[in-house]
Order: sequence, then C-alpha cells, then structure tokens
Amino acid sequence: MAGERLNPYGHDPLYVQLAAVLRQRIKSGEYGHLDPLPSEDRLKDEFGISRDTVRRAMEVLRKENLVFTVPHRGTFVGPRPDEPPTD
Amino acid sequence: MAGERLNPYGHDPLYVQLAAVLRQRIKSGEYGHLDPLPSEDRLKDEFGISRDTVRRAMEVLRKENLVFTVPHRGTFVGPRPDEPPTD
DNA sequence: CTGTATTTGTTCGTATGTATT
DNA sequence: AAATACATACGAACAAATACA
Repeated sequence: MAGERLNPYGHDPLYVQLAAVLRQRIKSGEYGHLDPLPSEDRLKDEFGISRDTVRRAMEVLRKENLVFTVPHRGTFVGPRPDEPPTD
Repeated sequence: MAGERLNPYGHDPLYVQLAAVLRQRIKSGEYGHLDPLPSEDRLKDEFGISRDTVRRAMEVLRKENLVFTVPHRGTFVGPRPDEPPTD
C-alpha cells in the first residue's frame, strides 16, 4: 500500500512521522536494498508536506545509516557503500 | 518590447510576475499561436532569474492552457493540440 | 553513422523569509 | 527563544530525447 497519511495534529512532528513511515517501508522490504527512495518532490506530493519536511525526515534516516544520499542522484536504501580505491 | 524586468522586492513572487509577463506577450500576439516560447535557459538569462523560477511560471501557464510543453522540444503557445490517432 | 547542440526532465544542496507552536 | 513547517529562490549536475550537420 501507499496510502499512509501523516497526522498534523499528532504527537510527533511531521518529519518524525514521515521518517517512521519510510523506516517501516525499508524494514518491510517495500524499498529494497540499494533501491532509490522516491524523490523529495514525490514524497512531498505524496504526503502533502513541504520539501523541507521531507529533507528533515531523510536526515533522520541518514543518521541511522538506513539510507545514503548521492547528490543529484537520489537517496538509496542501505548504508553508504565503501568508496572504491581512487587508484 | 522585450525589456520587462521583474521586481525582486515586489508583492508577488517572481514566478507569478514572470507568468504575468509571458501571459501578456501571448495575449498581445507577440508570441503567436504555436510559436515556441523562449527556452527556459533563455528566459532565465533574459530575466536574470533561475531556471527553477522559469519552470514554475511555465507550470502556471500550462495550468491555464495558455501553453503546452513538448519534452525536449519546447513550450508552445496555445492549448495542447489533439493527438493524432495512434493507428 | 557519428558526433554536437539544444531543450526539457529530474534530483539534491542551500539559503532566506514568514508563520506557528 | 527554539523547534517545526511552508514557500520561494538560486545553484549544480546529469539524463534523455530531438534535431541537425
């Protein structure tokens, strides 16, 4: 399903709620390892919140090493892979 | 004329102002039916704004059916023409 | 067929201002 | 004051389709 909604009157801030939804989707396998998460714009539309709030949620997940972000590419499921040797 | 300027301190957001300028150019006939609008890059240079802002303005005009956009071709004056039959 | 240029599409990074709680 | 939230705006990078020489 894709119909979760956030509760603007809820106990937790929206970005915490969104992080929880995304965390659950990752744990459940709905978003698989190295899959890209929906873009910030898509999530903002899906949940009817601002991009700013989406970014805060992403930040939470990044700090948990559940996702990593590649600039201009997207945010992906999993810990950030090791860099290949430069040489 | 082609020298309109947007007012960064104005009451309306820049993308609303730009949409108004382009709307006027269409209504006046400066941009004729099925003419391509200047590209996003040209408009961004002409008005000294970001492409992001240009795209927001385009979105406004698209919603008004004043223009339609063909990916990788441009944005054209008028409502989107009917598709020819696929067959 | 092979590049090159043009143009829109997509995505994240960042900053500022305002309002609300 | 601090945290949360939204809107606006600019920047940067690259993808992909199209057109043309």
